[in-house]
Amino acid sequence: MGVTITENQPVERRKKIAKILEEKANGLCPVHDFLIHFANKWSMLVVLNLGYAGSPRFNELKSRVSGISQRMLTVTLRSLEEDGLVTRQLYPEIPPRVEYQLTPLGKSLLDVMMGLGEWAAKHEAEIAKARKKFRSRHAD
Amino acid sequence: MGVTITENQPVERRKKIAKILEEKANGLCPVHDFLIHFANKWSMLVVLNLGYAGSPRFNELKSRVSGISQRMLTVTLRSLEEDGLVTRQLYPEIPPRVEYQLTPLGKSLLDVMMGLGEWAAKHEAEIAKARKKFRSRHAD
DNA sequence: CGGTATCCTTGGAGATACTG
DNA sequence: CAGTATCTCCAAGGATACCG
Repeated sequence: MGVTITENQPVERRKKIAKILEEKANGLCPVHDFLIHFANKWSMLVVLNLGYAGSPRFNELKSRVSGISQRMLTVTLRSLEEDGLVTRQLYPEIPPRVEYQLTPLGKSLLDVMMGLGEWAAKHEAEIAKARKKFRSRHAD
Repeated sequence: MGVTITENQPVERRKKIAKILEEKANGLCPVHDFLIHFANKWSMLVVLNLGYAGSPRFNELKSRVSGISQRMLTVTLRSLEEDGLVTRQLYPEIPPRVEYQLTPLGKSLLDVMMGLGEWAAKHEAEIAKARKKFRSRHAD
């Protein structure tokens, strides 16, 4: 009882981080492997918009994800599909209809993405302020 | 009372996502703005390792972040410093000693990063399996 | 030790045109 | 409608050499 819970928190945290950063057989840690496929401009935005829209069609999604090109939406969706995060449902009508949807795995990712998104929304102004300050201090 | 809590969850979720994806004055939503500075190969790994190591020196950090080059560690640290997530403490000794540390803002980001990291660690195998399956189905 | 300064390569991503 | 197919470009990032 000589150690309080608050003093234990950093220890627990370090253990968790250690597990996340532990190298696997391929020489990469889980995060690194994740980033290789996910550190890009559009994946997170597409996941969030799929979470919002439910089962949107291709062009529905395209108009929702502001600024994305047709090509990059295709590429991003294929990548998400490959990772098992998204399903692609084709209805062979004329003209064809295609609906995209998050898998259960994709929805679980959506939850942590929302955590990141909420952090970004909450601290946006603070970061902008820090940047401005940094630049004024390093301006020559 | 006609609507259960579980039926309300998607509604609440949509509200949250809507807020995250809401466009600001600069024409970007918080997530998009965040990604512009953060969707890269190293930032997340550096934040996690700073969370693990506490106040590491430059080369300490370099040896911890497996695979990073000296240049990219410098670039990444400067970017994190600019965003107010990391402090750089120089001790003017000979040879010089420099310690990096997460700011309170950086620590709050660490928490959500850990959420993402734990997700990645937990579902790594499932994703690898999905990829393999996808490739075998699309092999011609 | 903790960086800069260059040079160079690669692939992420945009623009445009075409198609089942 | 929902994509391919190309072409192109630029910047992220790696390699190497030098420096206070």
